[in-house]
Amino acid sequence: MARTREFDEEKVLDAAMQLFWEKGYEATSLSDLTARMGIQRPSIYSAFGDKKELFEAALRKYTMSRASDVRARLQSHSSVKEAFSTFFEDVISEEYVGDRSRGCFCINTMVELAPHDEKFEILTREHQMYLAVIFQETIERGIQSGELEATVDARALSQALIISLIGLTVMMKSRPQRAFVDNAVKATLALLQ
Amino acid sequence: MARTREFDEEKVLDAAMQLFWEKGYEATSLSDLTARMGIQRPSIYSAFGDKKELFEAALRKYTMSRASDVRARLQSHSSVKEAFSTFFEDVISEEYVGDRSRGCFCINTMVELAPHDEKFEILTREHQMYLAVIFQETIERGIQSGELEATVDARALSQALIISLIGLTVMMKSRPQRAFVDNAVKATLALLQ
DNA sequence: ATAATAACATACCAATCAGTACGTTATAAC
DNA sequence: GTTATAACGTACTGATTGGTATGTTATTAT
Repeated sequence: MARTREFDEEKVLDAAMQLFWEKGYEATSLSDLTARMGIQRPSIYSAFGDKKELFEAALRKYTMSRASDVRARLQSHSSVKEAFSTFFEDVISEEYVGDRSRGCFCINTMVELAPHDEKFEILTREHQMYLAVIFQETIERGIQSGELEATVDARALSQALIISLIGLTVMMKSRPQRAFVDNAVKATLALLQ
Repeated sequence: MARTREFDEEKVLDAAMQLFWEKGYEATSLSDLTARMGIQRPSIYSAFGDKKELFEAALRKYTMSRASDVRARLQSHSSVKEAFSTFFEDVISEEYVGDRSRGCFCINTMVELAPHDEKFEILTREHQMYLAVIFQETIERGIQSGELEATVDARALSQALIISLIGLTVMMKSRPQRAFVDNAVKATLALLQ
């Protein structure tokens, strides 16, 4: 017995996600948000709570979509070496298109908020753990198929690759020469031998 | 023929550095700065310029001190493998002391400002390049001494280790289980064989 | 049709932001 | 000692911050 919501919650949350992803938490104002989301200030508060709750909702939306994207990318190659190689190369080339890098929303949050807010410390850690599991399953698939030696430590290797992925993603923000990151990725993926 | 400055520029700049390092650029207010630096607002502006110029001065101070610290750490072991192993383990253990992680001021800046300000894109990139050179020289020392095989690509390897160092430093902000990062470092340093 | 209710837009709030005008004080050159 | 000058503390600026009070409008249940 009341008026119906005029905006699509998923759509405006997606707009908020894009903005927080680009600018971070502190640098994004409520005015920025209302402009980008296309709704008024009280609508944000009634639908999502305060700024930090909105940020959290945006981050959760991001990590879920990101995890399934990573899984899909790694499953799209029968060769595990090729899967990782393509995956890392895509991280590089995607940052060179356009004039500004967005990087990874979760990594940005790890740097900006995790050290000062336990909620985001946990949220970002769990996302990285989840990605590590996806990496590990992929490596184990390579062992099973015989592409990788049975002696490789799938867990430790997946953890090392997650660390490298984070480092690569952050490094891209300074727009290094392509040779630098190409070499680095090639050298790192030698761990798969 | 005028009054002498009452504060030590290096000392108050160091205080500003600590604060920006902890909280980042946006989250640090001028009031925070005057409180921590122990001087009044106009003194900051006359000595360092506006907030962004002060931040830049603080970052430059950090990167210089950091580079010589990294060099010293790597030179303090005759074994190159041991030098890198100790170096990476120290990054881990230093983040577990105290209840909050500071990480690396330059990496924080790469994430917060480099994508939106070319000056910091360049400044942070050049610092990473400089560290990569230090890594490379260390690896070459290991080749010369016979500790590392002459076939290793010192440049590519140093670049891979820089990426891992960045990733490790960022990952520590989410306070992962020690086994995760220990394993990851151990697996990565296998690249030195 | 009417009443109840929630989404809506406007306009506001106190607090804080980065930055500065200004009057006072201390020091160095003479 | 006098004067010129720069550092100092105080107090202010307009703009913007996150958040909300309030009156209006639309929709649903009755």
